[in-house]
Amino acid sequence: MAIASRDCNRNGLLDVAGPPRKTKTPSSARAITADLVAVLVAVTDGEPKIMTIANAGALPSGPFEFKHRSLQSGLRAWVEAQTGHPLGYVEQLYTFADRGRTGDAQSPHSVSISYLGLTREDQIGEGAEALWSGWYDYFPWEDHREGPPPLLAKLLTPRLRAWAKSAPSAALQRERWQRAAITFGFEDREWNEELVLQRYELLFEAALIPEAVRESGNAATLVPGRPMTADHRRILATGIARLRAKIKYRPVVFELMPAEFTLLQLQRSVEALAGRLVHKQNFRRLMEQQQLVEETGAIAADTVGRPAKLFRFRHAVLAERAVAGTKLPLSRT
Amino acid sequence: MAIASRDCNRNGLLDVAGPPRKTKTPSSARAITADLVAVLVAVTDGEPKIMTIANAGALPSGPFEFKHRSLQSGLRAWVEAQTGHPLGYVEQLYTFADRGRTGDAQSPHSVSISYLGLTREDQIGEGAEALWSGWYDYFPWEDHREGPPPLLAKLLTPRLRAWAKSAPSAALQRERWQRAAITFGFEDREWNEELVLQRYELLFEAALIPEAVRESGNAATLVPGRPMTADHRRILATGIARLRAKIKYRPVVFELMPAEFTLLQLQRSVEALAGRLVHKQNFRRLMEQQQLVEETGAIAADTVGRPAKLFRFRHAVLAERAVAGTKLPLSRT
DNA sequence: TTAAGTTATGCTCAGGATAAGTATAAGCCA
DNA sequence: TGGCTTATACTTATCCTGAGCATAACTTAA
Repeated sequence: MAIASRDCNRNGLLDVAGPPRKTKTPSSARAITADLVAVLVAVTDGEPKIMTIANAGALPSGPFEFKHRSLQSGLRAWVEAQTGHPLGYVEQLYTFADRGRTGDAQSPHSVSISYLGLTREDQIGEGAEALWSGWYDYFPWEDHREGPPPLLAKLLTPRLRAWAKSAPSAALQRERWQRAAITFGFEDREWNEELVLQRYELLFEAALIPEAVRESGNAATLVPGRPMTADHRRILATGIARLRAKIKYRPVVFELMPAEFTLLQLQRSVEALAGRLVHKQNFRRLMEQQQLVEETGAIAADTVGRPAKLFRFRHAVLAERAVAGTKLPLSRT
Repeated sequence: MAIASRDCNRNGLLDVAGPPRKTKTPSSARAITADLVAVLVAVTDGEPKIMTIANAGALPSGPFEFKHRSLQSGLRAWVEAQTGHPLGYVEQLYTFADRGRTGDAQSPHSVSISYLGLTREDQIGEGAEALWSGWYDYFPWEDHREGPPPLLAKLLTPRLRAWAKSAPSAALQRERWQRAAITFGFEDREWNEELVLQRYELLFEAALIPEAVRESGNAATLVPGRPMTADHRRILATGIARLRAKIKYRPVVFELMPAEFTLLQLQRSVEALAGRLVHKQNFRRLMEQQQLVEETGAIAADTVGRPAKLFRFRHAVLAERAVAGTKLPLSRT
């Protein structure tokens, strides 16, 4: 059946010759299992939360069912039943299928399809074991809202430097350190909040993460941050990275907000996600000139300081234009 | 979007209570099959090509194998064997698992994991049925390098208008037309080259695409553009959209270029992908000020007009900095 | 009642990025 | 040599962005 050329031919990862999508599981060896993993995000009081299970040690996940029209609609239905709130925005994250990913060598024939979903924190369904956990519990080094967190300089930097030094050759040592410096913003490089996954993977590679060492690790050399089952923390990192990138060119923050909000609340939500502060006046200017929000006419009650106007998301923008950024010097002729 | 109700809860799409990733195929009903689909892109003489099989009617695809360490490395090995060229850049595209996706109702328990890969067109392995096809054969309306293609005004616009008009209510009619206008840039809106997938899906919904009507369609009302098996054209649209977005913030074009090239060749490649022209002088300024390229010292031979300097990609940039764009009014304090 | 603290909101300003165009250089070929 | 083509340098106007100042509108504690 497999006709691909050369030596990798014997097993043919991709079967060029055969007509596609007609392979009806020729051998049962090809039957695998799939499950879904969800990164469900909410922001409450300026803190980003994710839904967790297993005593905050895992993301909600479960076996794949073909009941629904699509994965997306299935996930949506499930979350709505769980939280009682409509799942505003759903987006596929990544499909993980690397061998040995789970640490469970015997059953590698599994695929995880992960999704990112945005909701609001509210009561979670009755008997559920689920709860909302702050996402910075899992990634303490990602919160730069009050400046670089102390553990960066105190713990991460020296340990990453030690890891770099432990490389066999001088060239490799430099390479490792440069990678660390770029992803973590050492040596007065800029902190790039989008590199969540790269940072996690670097720490993993440097064996500073419990998941990387499992049984064998001596906790003393590890880095703070709550671990998760299997590769769930990596999936979470993927989700955070995606969301941090997305809020910059798509109006998705609003999925995390109540119907009415002040501009400061909106700003705090953005800052919570991005893990860093934004310039207040400029943020407000951006919102207004892009016409993303409109005044409700009401005024926030119960506040310190001057009361703020309440705004709502202008859903119309979604219909009016396709929001997207460009960076090529396109010519308009 | 249809919102499924709560009754789906009975079977728990996601199994919150159970510990994750320990589901060892409780019932064989959960065993599914997976396959890979690859969107392999090359640019030759300023034309974007994709690798196809089945007489240009399908993307390379095949059953999933767990032989390799990861999906990615498996794909890479396969492509290198096929083309004789290293696969420069690989990125996961999307996992399709919607029911009824293939039109084959009997075996819906299949998942397709798709990848985007960038190479260069060269000899394809001997016995292979694979060949490179221009991607605008499949999406003629996407090529705006010589202005909006005539078929847009001549065919697409009237048929989409008819489709809009055929909606039951006036509100729906307006909504449909507005969607069409945004995605296709009607009524002096800007053409947004990134909306490849949205445009395809709109045409699909309007039943202007052969894949949407299958057996039942009368070709007269369809729209030009070569169809593909199953949902391969949708996957291709996903790939094109992703690539068009990516070239704007990541230096991936270089994966499609030979080792040495002139700035005009580079520009032509970008234009081929984006489907529109860029401003020559500004493009060149961008390349230089970002230090993405460096002169080789050599000069292009065999040219009309003044000979151009040859450049090469400065691979060092990848190590020096993490290229990424930001659009939030971040405060630097 | 007043001063101090807090948040909201309007406005300015400088520097940089962007889009576009002008001008000149350097090759080819008839 | 003149005309065609492409390469490359420079200029200009405009817009965007980051940053800061100033003032308004409240609350709270002295």
